[in-house]
Amino acid sequence: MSHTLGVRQAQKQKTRQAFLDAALALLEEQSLSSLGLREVTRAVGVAPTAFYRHFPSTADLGVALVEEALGSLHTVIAGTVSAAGDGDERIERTVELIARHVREYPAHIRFIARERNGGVQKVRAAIAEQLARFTAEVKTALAQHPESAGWNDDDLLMLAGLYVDQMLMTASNLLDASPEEQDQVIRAATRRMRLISIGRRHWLR
Amino acid sequence: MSHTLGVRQAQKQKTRQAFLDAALALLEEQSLSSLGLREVTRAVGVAPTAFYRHFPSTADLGVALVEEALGSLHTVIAGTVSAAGDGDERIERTVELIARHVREYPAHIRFIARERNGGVQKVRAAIAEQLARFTAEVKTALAQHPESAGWNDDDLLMLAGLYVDQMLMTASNLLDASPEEQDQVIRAATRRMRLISIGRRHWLR
DNA sequence: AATCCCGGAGAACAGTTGTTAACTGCATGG
DNA sequence: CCATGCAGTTAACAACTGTTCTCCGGGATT
Repeated sequence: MSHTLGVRQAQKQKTRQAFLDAALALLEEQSLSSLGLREVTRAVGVAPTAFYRHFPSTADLGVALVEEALGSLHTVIAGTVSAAGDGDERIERTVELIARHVREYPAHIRFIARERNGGVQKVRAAIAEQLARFTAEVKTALAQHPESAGWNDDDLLMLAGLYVDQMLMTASNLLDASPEEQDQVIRAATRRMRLISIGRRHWLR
Repeated sequence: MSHTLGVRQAQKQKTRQAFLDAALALLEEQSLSSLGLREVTRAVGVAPTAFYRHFPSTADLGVALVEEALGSLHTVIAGTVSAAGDGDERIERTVELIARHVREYPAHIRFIARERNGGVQKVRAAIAEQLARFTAEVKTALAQHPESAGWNDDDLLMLAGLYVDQMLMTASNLLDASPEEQDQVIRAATRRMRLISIGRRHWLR
């Protein structure tokens, strides 16, 4: 099934990845709408025109980055949310998972948080779509919990969205926090989710 | 107390305001980090060098925009949160206030949401500071409520932050929503805040 | 072995950018 | 009423931008 793709295509994918990496690094201190094509090619060490062999524009580079940053994450979080354990345990595990992910891929998080409301429409749309899929998956995971008995679809979706937004904000806050502040951020995020979880238990009248 | 300031300074403030307005308009479809000095002066209809008479750089223009967008808002929301009425009523009034503000100053909201995680450090810091002050004010307003009896400061601050973030996200969602989607956004936001409010009531063990 | 395909290089294009210096006109304060 | 201060102008600078066209070399295909 998986062809060992030729030297040619392998090299192409390699430089393509180099573009993605270089762009991600440059985007740590600026937004996508100010990222120049030449700037990226310079960082990769390649001629400006080579860029067009891979992306029509920097906006499409951005869309590719969205895939890279969020595409692989789906199963991970959904799995955590649906894992066994009581509420508090699940919350702590989720927050810890977020913290680890931030430590491992800080540039990805920064990029998503920044461009979610950024100036490039195409990228905003791509992020919104991924987060919507994300929310839907969290919703079906939440639906498995016994606490969700009697909940209608709309309310479940609302809760899932609340959780997803909370996760993203926590991740973003961790990025901006100094090492000694991080514990405080984690504790605050945990308390937030705990409060939401309490609200969830008493939602049905 | 209020001097009728001379023709000179009046004209200066007038063009300064023109800079702010033009920049805000341009920032609807791009981020501050890509906003050019010449771009702004062109929009105002003034020579590029005139810019320096008012701001050292576009980043400082951004900081001034933060003041304009968030500076006046303090008393408004705090007043709403501390207003009388039961929980649900207060929530609906708050959401409605947000919706009206978005309708009235959409560009301001867009700017804040975009640059909160944007690529310009100075502006991010300015927004963070304003939102922190904001959160503190909401906290003292929440402290007045009878439901807050027995709450410690940390938890109150946590709740206030949750509310503030929720308000900003709601405002941002309203911006991206088409006219016919807006009611749905408002209802979803209301349910979110209701759930948080329920969690609040059952927070103390 | 001869051919095609295609990722990348090179050069050139018209515009744009931020910043400098030296100027002009006019409201202002003595 | 005159001298000063200062918002805004003009001109010029080197550096940078995205995009086009032409070319090259070597893996892929037959």
